[in-house]
Amino acid sequence: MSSRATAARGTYRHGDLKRTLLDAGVELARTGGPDAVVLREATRRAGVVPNAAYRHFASRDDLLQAVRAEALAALARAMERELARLPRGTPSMASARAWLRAVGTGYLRFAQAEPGLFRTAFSVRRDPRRDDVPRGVGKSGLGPFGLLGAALDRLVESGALSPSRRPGAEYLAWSAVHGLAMLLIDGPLRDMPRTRARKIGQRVLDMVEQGLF
Amino acid sequence: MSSRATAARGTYRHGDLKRTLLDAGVELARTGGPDAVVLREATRRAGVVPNAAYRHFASRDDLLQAVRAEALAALARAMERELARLPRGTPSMASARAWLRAVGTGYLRFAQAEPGLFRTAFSVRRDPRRDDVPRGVGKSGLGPFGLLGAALDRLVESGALSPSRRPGAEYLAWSAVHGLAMLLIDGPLRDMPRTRARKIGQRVLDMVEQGLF
DNA sequence: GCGATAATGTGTACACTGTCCACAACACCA
DNA sequence: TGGTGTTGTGGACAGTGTACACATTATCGC
Repeated sequence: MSSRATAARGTYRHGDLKRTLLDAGVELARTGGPDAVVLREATRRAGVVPNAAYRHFASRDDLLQAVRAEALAALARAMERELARLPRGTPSMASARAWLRAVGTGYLRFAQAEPGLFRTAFSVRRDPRRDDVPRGVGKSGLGPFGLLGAALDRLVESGALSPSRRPGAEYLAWSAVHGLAMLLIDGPLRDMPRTRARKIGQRVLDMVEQGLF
Repeated sequence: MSSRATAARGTYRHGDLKRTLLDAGVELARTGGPDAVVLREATRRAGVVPNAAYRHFASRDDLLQAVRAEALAALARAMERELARLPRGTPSMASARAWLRAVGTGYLRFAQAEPGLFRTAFSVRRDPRRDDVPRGVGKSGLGPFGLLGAALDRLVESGALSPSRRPGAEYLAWSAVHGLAMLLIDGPLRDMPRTRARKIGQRVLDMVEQGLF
């Protein structure tokens, strides 16, 4: 006897259920944020019974963390995409500054283009123990935070930033950009016109540059 | 016949159920963040049946928004407390700068002292329609954002900030401080030693000062 | 080739949540 | 004093995460 779910699949084995569940989870997160990634709905979309998920994820929270890693990776790729648009010139001070700006711009663009994924990427797990940070990286092998660090290193190498100011600089830059992203997504700046948001984004990046040196 | 809940209360009427539910909700938010404020648990603590909540709040989300307003008010009071520690001197440029720093410091202190309430204060409602911002204000009648605006106005009045740079300045300052708060609460800077966190906080405030002018 | 074994999906069940509906107990006012 | 509106109760339902036993299948030693 075959239920509708199994009939829709045909075979007993799914083939690649883990990947399918993850994709479904990502889709849920994209449209509804972290709270929307619900285990039963993911299995429904995979055409499988709820408990099947437990063969691949220890819990709903485990699934969410996997989705979160995926979201972080998507963010990293968005930042890399912005970096790829840069002219591949010599590592001058100006180009190092442009790197930093591109990193920030990619971050902000992603936050606005994919608010659900962005919020998921930085959602804190309900279960407070085991705070293993999900590692989501882009093509460069670096995560969002790593890309920022690399940009800052470049600034130092190019001579645009004093080495003495380097330690902890990522916290300053990240704070500013992340805070703005929050404002834009569900703070007072939500549904602000795109062009105006872009203006303020540039101003925040100005502030970071000014304040870093 | 009286159930255990009603027996614990004695009277049929509760007296001030709305307030009690709100307080219970705040307590839940304090220890577990926005996801922890669950309607049934609040009614349980109030010694009342779950449905009784619906006489005072339209839905769980409605209760959460009320708690959120309370959290915003607590944040505003924390900022005001920091302001109260300032010497009540003449409105000089230096004192105006100190105001801004105090606003930021109060913000960061609250985030670290009450992470659950802080996260609740800025939780986005699951139901995306009706984004009426809950108004939580302190003794001054201003909310957190209003207090920041007032500090910036003071900077302009004292001559420390050019009026041309005033518009939108709250977004810059708020972004930086809020982003850092997030880092400290559940980002990579979580469980960083208090003194070191304080150091970085001051550096972020430095960045804001530098970057604003 | 074949049978044991481990991996993967199913079925049933339970506790818990938010919320709807009808009803009960009370306060208050004509 | 009695009617009316407010507030709390009881029971029910759908939806969620997850534990347990069971069914089906791939894989590997023989």
